[in-house]
Amino acid sequence: MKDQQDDGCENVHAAIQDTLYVVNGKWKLVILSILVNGGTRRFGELSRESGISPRILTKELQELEINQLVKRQVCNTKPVTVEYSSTPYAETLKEVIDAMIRWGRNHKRKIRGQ
Amino acid sequence: MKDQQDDGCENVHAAIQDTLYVVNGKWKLVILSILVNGGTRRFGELSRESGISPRILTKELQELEINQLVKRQVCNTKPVTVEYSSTPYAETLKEVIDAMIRWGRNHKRKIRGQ
DNA sequence: GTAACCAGTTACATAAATGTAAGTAGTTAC
DNA sequence: GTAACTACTTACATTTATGTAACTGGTTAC
Repeated sequence: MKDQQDDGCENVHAAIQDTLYVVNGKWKLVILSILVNGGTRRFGELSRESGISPRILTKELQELEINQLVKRQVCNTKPVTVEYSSTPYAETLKEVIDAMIRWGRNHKRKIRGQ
Repeated sequence: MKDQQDDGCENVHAAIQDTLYVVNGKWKLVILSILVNGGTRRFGELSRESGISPRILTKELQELEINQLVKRQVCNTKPVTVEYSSTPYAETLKEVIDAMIRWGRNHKRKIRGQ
């Protein structure tokens, strides 16, 4: 009777900040949207597709891996390639990702219309 | 036939980044969740409730106001008070906010269980 | 052995976000 | 006139995020 319906305050703040802590910054949700909605990518593909420089991309992917949202797999190809894919847990973020995609599209439409 | 279903790439990135541009940072979604789910607050109330210092809170509220997500109203009380409330447009962010609240709660449960 | 491709890494620089502490200005109560 | 309350504002310091450019180490093709 305090954890379940204390929506007046702290519970909500903490929940939002817990989420932000995991998907903070300019890039994490972009990366996740590619992997969740588009499937597996290699390092170079992700970098070119998203426009994220290697340095940042490495860091972001590591952080996502730590939080079990991304899986890294080294492939035994001639020049070694590395495949990144979203985990089942990352799929639980789809709701957030898709809501943001919808809102962003609608917002751009709104701005243009003004 | 390019704007409607080009979900493979850029459209999605842009949409997410457009949203992030408006609700970036540690605090904007926290503030919005208070106002959207909890109703009107005064400046001091918001500061105490959220733990945001006056300097930051002023800046965040101004940015939210510029994006028409928050309405500022000066009240003719003895010590002048200022009321902040969410706009109808902010309500369209409820989907995003609530998805993040749900995910954050679930995530904390998951982390504790490990 | 030289060039090219992969997946990073390193060093460096800058920009943006956030925080702390103290001060301002107007009003009211004592 | 002093203290207290409101809503900020200012100056300053620090932390965090992001970017750029060049370099490493391994493999393959010529």
